[in-house]
Amino acid sequence: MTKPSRPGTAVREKGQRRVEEILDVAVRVLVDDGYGLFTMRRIAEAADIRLSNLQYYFKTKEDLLNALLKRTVQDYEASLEGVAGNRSGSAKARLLRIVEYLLKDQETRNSCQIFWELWAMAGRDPNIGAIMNSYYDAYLDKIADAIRQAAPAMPKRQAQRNAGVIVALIEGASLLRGFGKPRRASLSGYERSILAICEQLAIEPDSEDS
Amino acid sequence: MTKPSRPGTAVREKGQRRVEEILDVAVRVLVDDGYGLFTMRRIAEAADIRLSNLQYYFKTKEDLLNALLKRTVQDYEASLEGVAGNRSGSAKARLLRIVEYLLKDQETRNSCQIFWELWAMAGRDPNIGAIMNSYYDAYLDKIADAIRQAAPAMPKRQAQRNAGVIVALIEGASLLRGFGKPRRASLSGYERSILAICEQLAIEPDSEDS
DNA sequence: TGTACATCAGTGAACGCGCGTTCACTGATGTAC
DNA sequence: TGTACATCAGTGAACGCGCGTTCACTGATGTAC
Repeated sequence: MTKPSRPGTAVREKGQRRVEEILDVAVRVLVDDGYGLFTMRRIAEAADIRLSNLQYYFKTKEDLLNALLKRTVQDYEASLEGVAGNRSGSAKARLLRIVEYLLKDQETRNSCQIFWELWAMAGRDPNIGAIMNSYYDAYLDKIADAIRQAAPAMPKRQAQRNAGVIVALIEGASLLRGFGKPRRASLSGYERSILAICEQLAIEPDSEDS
Repeated sequence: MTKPSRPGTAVREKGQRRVEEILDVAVRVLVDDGYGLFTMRRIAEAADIRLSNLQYYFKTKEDLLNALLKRTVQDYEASLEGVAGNRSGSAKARLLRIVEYLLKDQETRNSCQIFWELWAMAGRDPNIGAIMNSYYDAYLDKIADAIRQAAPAMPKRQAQRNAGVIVALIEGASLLRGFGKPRRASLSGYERSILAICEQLAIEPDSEDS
């Protein structure tokens, strides 16, 4: 009767590997086929296990989706931390390295599709919305930190606001230059513009402020 | 045998009104329930007509969705044109008015949900992707125009790139401050920061350029 | 080292349901004579 | 002004299908004695 209490929890090593395997496959299904085709049967087939076995690990579709999301967001937070944590170079160079990393990442199919799906889901499902909000909180914090390291004299509030600008700029840029978008001639040199703005947002306080 | 050839085309006035009514309802379903619950039956019920009558106007679900998208995007282009076309005030004030309008608009449930859905769909469906791309082309053009009016000395290329920055910034901002998002204390005064960046992107060429 | 037993991992069949689509049909409305 | 007829607008029933979920079941594996 003590079935896996938390979704996706397996006790033995084999089960744990299976859970990871299922989540890998489920992400691929979500990215390749979209949420409309994100079905238990399709995922089971892609993972080459029987539907009932999939449901042994994830009792409901919702359990699976939540586990997938949590893991995905954690992965992104971790890899962002990995880049932000690299202390080599000047503080300014470090910030630009983070932005470059994020811009590079949004050229991959995986990242774009996953986030576009997540944004849509977050707008409709409060659970997913909460996960995404906490992800963006962490994301904003890391950028604000990087800004304050580059510009120690900047008031915290302004660094936070500037981080908001950078995050919005990067995320929004995925809609114009993300995976699968046309290479717009009008935007040639766009990445350099973005980096210039980011750099500028990480230097000394301007006149205004509270 | 000459059934409505283009989807959503009705010949008589009653039919035309019906088509608009259906599209209104369909948008509401998409916004309220998401694409997962965007079904012919649900839309027919919400429109208080029979499923078969809905299918008289839109033979397939895809026809309905495409018609809905096209109309929605046209509406947004038109209302943007409406704001951008208002020639009162200085060129700089005009640009800021557009940005303020867009920021205000993204506080509404309708706009956010629709665009978040569209972004996800555009990533997966080339048809929808093409519609969205042409929408953003028009959007970018209008912003670039507004920038050049405010800063006539700015090279066209730079104005276009700056427009890209403004559009990305605004669209991305919906993820941090759009409808349903938490009011982040760390982002208080965020809108003013955004406007300041936009204003700055519409003044004279900086050192760099091609 | 062997054995009994609980739990884990995995299976197969069936359920009721909502889906998009097809089709034959009816009544309302405009138009040609 | 009346009438015949084509087309428009709208209906109801049925189809096959894939869906999430339930359930009784089997074999593999670890553990206690």
